[in-house]
Amino acid sequence: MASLKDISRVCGVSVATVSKALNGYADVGEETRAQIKRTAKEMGYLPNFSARALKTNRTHDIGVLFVDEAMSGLTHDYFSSVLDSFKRTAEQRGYDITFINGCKERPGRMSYLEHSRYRGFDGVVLACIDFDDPEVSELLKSDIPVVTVDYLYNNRMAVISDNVKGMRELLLYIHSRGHRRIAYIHGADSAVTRSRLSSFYRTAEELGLEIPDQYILEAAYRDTEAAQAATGRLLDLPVPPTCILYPDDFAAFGGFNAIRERGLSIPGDISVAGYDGIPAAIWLEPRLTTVRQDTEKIGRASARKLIDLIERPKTTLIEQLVIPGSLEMGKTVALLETP
Amino acid sequence: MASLKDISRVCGVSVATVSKALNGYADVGEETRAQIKRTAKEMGYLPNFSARALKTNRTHDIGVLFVDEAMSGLTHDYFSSVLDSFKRTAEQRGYDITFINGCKERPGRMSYLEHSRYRGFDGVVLACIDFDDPEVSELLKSDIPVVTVDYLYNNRMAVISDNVKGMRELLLYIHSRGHRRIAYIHGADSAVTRSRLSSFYRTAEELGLEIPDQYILEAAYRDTEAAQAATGRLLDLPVPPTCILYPDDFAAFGGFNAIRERGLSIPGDISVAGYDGIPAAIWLEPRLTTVRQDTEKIGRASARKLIDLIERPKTTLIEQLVIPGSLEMGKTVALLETP
DNA sequence: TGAAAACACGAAAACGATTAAGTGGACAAA
DNA sequence: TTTGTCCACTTAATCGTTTTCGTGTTTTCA
Repeated sequence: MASLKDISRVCGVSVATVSKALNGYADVGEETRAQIKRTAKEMGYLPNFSARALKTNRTHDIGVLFVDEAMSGLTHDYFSSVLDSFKRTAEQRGYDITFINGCKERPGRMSYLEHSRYRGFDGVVLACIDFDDPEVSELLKSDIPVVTVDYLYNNRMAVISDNVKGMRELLLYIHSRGHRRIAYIHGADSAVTRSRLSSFYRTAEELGLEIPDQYILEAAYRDTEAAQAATGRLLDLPVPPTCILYPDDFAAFGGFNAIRERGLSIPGDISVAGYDGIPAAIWLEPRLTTVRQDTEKIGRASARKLIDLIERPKTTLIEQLVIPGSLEMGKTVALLETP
Repeated sequence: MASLKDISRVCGVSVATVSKALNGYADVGEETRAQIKRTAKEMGYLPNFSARALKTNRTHDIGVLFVDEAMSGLTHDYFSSVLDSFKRTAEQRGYDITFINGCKERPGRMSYLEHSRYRGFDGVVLACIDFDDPEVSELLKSDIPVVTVDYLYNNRMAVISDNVKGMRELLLYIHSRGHRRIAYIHGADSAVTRSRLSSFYRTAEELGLEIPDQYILEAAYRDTEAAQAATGRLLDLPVPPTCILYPDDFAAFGGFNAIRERGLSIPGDISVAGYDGIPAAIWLEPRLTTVRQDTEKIGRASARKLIDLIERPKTTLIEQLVIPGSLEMGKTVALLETP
């Protein structure tokens, strides 16, 4: 690989001049610069990332940690969709994206923070279920620019899907369709779960809805089996709900199974709603009522904010961006006669 | 950040000794090594990736280019699933993963090869629809270790989903269920499409099946609308097929729509088959018959082979690994009375 | 006892870039 | 003529490692 030195030799100037010519510094003569640029091209010169990073302490590389319960954020529709959008904007602004090593089994591995320091990431973006992981907190407390997705931390930039509004609108809609006995199978404990759950309770209270404890169950996200089992328990109740909310669209499918297994129809006998609005949700028959999260915007906003934070730390406002989703009225919530 | 120099100062030895002590070289005294390791830990020492890479010309970083038609491999179930498995194995073996910048609009951007050289990737993995892209060929022709997914190039390592066997088994199955008029809506032209298509034709010939030209249509991958339209055209034929194959599970859903729009039933009136076996395929009612590709194995094999290639270039066999999928017999292919 | 071998460590040169500070010449203003 | 200001470069230090080649000390063994 041709280096600055090679070019300097050929052009008969010093390395410094070559570097400056290529980087657009002012104190280089016009014809010298032209010649240098020409020979650089001819020799197929490419700067050396490591040398540059070593000297400047900047990598233009962003570390991403997208981890779900199964330690694989990539097959997770919501995460991968956010990541895709994040990647797109970051690349547009000249940043590369490297995964923070998520493999916890490796002997002698580095912690998330160590890895980030080692690689010299200019900033990191975090999206994971388990923000209680001590390694994650360590990273959050560090001096590396961070933006979190769907989690709020002390003095950190956060981009958050509006679960409060989403859940509220969903519940208002269901209530407006005449439902009064509404059950909620929520996901495993996490910031997202907590905000949806509290919004659920608050909205219910506001509406004067009575939510018996048996109507609130837990089933892991994206676990159709667990959702199916939980649904079974709800249906076996002396007074079963008329509508059931699920942790996500995937889990809702488990509900479909349980309901149909009992010979009941959707939404004729039981109404159903999901959360996420993943593309495949259109496959369900009848079309699933759900809340679509704006992954495109969430990813874009995270990238923008993180890069702003990296490039203009002083003037960038640390804030919480709350990105609204949208209610997708499918066909799974029946219109009930008011009782 | 503490550096080797800092440690050397504290321990009263030279940087060279510190480096060697930390890297397990033999010519360091026992107690010296112990002391060095201890103070390194105390000072929170972390090696500097860039310095190391600069000196050794090794990054332990793998570049990935996963690009589909829409330039976003991440939201693509098949790709993201392969990538997830790839990432997992690579991380286990101590490699990081960085995306090769796919944004083609940026002024002054680097080509895939340039970017890979710039970043000093130890190897790259390529999975994309458009292997005809000159930038991709440039990368393929370079001296960087490469493994391609679902594409065969001259003297390069390739890991390939067995589309020939997959399509063959699918067609044999459909034929065994009594179908004789079988249509195939295939995806846009690519290596994958070509191998499925040729396997389709060969198997049909072997079975003595007559495939009229009107039975072969094209619709982009994962494009439900296009598939729906194509299906419409097939159904409007004077002698419509009894079974339709789709580019993938997503497209198959477009088929569902078109068929039901006409008041026909699946598989009562028309049989349907997809390809991929994505998780959400279980949502379709009736359960989709499809070919599940073994993304887990494809990702794992690619990573292993690439790393072998990086670490032992001489002894690693360049080969084509063909990973079989499995036929998922759903309920969408009817058993016909033999005519 | 003396030579050879083993051991523990250090000096120094890279790797390829960036950048502050310095240098010498041309030219203009005083 | 002197002084000063640009201009277009160069010098040289530096980032943090790795690694080759010494070098001085100790041990081994004939």
